[in-house]
Amino acid sequence: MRRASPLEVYERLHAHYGDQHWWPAETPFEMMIGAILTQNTRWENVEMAITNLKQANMLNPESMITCDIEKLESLIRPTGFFRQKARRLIEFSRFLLAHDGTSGLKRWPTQSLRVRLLDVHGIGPETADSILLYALDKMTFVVDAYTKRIFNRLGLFEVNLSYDDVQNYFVQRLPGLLQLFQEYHALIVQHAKLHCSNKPQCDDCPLFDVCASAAETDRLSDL
DNA sequence: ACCCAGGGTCATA
DNA sequence: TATGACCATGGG
Repeated sequence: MRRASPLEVYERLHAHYGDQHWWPAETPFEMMIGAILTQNTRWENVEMAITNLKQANMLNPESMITCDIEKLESLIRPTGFFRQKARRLIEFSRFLLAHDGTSGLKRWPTQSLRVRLLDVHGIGPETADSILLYALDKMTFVVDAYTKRIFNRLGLFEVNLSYDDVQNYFVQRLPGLLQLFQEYHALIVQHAKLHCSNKPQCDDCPLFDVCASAAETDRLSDL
């Protein structure tokens, strides 16, 4: 099997799936809330919650910090983990207001802002990077379970790399273009949903000829 | 009746 | 540092 570079993988995915126009949200606040709600949760469930929040006129930080938490919990119930997520939404809304909203956050340098986001309880590296990249247009690479699974199957890095190791792997090998980073993660998710759920190899896969062999796939299958 | 999903935190060794 | 338990709903 031939080894593909991360940039080549990107080119193939983009040629096959086209522009993804991520993140699917109407406003930066909707995007950031969606990043919290989608933690270990299917996007379809998040859409139900977002719809509920919109209907209740709750999709803004002021409403989130003032309404009683049980009301918020009931609206986001379809996303699962609704008790901790309600607390996370409130805490993040407080953080956002304390920093003068989206425009206030944008004034911070990327890395120091990332540290501050990670300091918010319930925001880990993937959620922080998603917010930075898609709501604030900051250069950072988002790593998720799909990213590790796909690139392990491609044989491009080892199984037990940390989040930061995987992130550095891409940052060091890709041109530093914001739009490329935004598109790449979106393409990975799109590809994973269509092709890599439970069938490592199929014929119309854009990565077919650089995919790990069946034997290697078996060896790595518990990802 | 299982299994998992665009994670993160906390307790334990 | 490295595993494991826990959070909880909805769709396959």
